[in-house]
Amino acid sequence: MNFQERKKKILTALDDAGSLTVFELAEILDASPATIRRDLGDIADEGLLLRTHGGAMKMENPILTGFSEKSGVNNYVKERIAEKAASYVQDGDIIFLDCGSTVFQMCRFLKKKSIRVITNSLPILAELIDVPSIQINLIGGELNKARKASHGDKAVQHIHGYHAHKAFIGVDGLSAENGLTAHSELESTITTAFIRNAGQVMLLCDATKIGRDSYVKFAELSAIHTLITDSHVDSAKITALQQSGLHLEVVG
Amino acid sequence: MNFQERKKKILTALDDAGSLTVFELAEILDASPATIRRDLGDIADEGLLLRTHGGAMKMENPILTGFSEKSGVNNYVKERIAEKAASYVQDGDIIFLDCGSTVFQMCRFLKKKSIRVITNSLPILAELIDVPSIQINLIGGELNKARKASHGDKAVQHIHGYHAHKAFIGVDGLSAENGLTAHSELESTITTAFIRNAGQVMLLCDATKIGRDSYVKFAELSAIHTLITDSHVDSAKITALQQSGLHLEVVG
DNA sequence: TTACTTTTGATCAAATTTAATCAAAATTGA
DNA sequence: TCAATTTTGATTAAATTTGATCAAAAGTAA
Repeated sequence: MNFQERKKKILTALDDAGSLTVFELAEILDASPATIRRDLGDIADEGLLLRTHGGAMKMENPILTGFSEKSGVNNYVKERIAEKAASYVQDGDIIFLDCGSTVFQMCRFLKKKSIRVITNSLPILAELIDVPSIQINLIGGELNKARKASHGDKAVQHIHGYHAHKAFIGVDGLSAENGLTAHSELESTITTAFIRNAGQVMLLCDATKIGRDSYVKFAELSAIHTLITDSHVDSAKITALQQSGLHLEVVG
Repeated sequence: MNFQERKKKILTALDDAGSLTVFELAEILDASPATIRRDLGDIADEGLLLRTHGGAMKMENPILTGFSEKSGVNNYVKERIAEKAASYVQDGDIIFLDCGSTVFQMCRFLKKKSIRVITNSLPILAELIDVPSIQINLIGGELNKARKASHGDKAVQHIHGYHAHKAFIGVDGLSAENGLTAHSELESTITTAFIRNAGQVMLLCDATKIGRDSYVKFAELSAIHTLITDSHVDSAKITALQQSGLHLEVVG
């Protein structure tokens, strides 16, 4: 096994366990402690983990990681939500795809469809560019390097130039009282534009975000046609949401 | 079996297995390890896989991490042209970057500058996205998967929304008689838009394209301020170009 | 603090992998 | 067809990686 493979396994193992000792890693990777130490030193230099005495801890906010490899706690749930969302997509559809991590998970389930995708997400772009049956319309604008997506006025204008059958969006918070909320203005303007120009709006949202409010309030619950979430939601919250006439789809 | 076939099989095999050793690949392709190593080196240069000691791993996000740039005959020349072109860029500049391979080579020489880049080229985007001192404005539009760039009406409209200090463009053909020519309408409309909205237009063009005419005639020579080319051009052609008042910069 | 244990980083030899070279084979173009 | 070019595979020397050893550094407990 070479360094690249070990690096990948070390990061995955750390992501699951939080922290591991050199000897635990040596066992997992079937390598000597000397090798593990060398590896941990190199990976720590890249800023992808925290070196501790005797081992390593995972970095909570790695500077630069795409969505693609994140294998965290909510991943299984996000996948199921994404799979359900993708089942709403039919051949011939024109769809908007937002730049959140749950929406990104839809990619694997979209690869066999013949559709046109309009997106501002670079990871989605990267994931779908090699699929012959999918045409991509890239939303231009200022590049947000952290989110790996474009945003700003030009991006909003671009979206207003199109109409899609369906929009698949994410939010940072959702509640019966405050509707849809986002961390930042820039995100919310993009999402608002998607909502305005789509025939049907599907919101992908794991349970942790339901009942939580974020900073910018940008749309009413009524803007959403279908909310796809997981079964970890309080029944009280579900009732509250359903009373506002929302179509709910619960997976997992 | 030739290189192209092997390349395809290597990438497919890697995509399935994640990572493979040189010897495993040699067995799969029925070729010698020496050949496999040469192939892996070439493919890794294109940015389509990750070379490891003893083998190779698949690249997770080919577009966002690397780039398949024709690493061919003219590469040294293209680099020198690109380096000269980059020397025209100053801190604070806003520049348009076209999607040709010579323009792409400018990236390495731009990384230390503080500038704003407006481009429709995904490889350029990928190359510059991690440079903190460079802000990127991505030109949206229909994605041309082969050229890895956006184009079309929306892209042209986007460009018209900006003015840049300098535009760095490529062409398929250039002659005193026919001016600038391109292979396709789609490319030419983008380049035309760059020319219209830039204070200064720099054309990067190796000797092989000078005196050659392509299909679409889209701009006069007078649209160009500086032509950067290499020393393999006929002196006759040089004279013809200079007589039309073009500022010539010859490298190599 | 001191004594004790653990972890680390450096060094080194063994094993593996690579790049360079060159002749044979295949391909190309006239 | 033949000659020229390119590609391939074998052979090497050079470079890289690995695991073991051991002194120094860091942590722990009294």
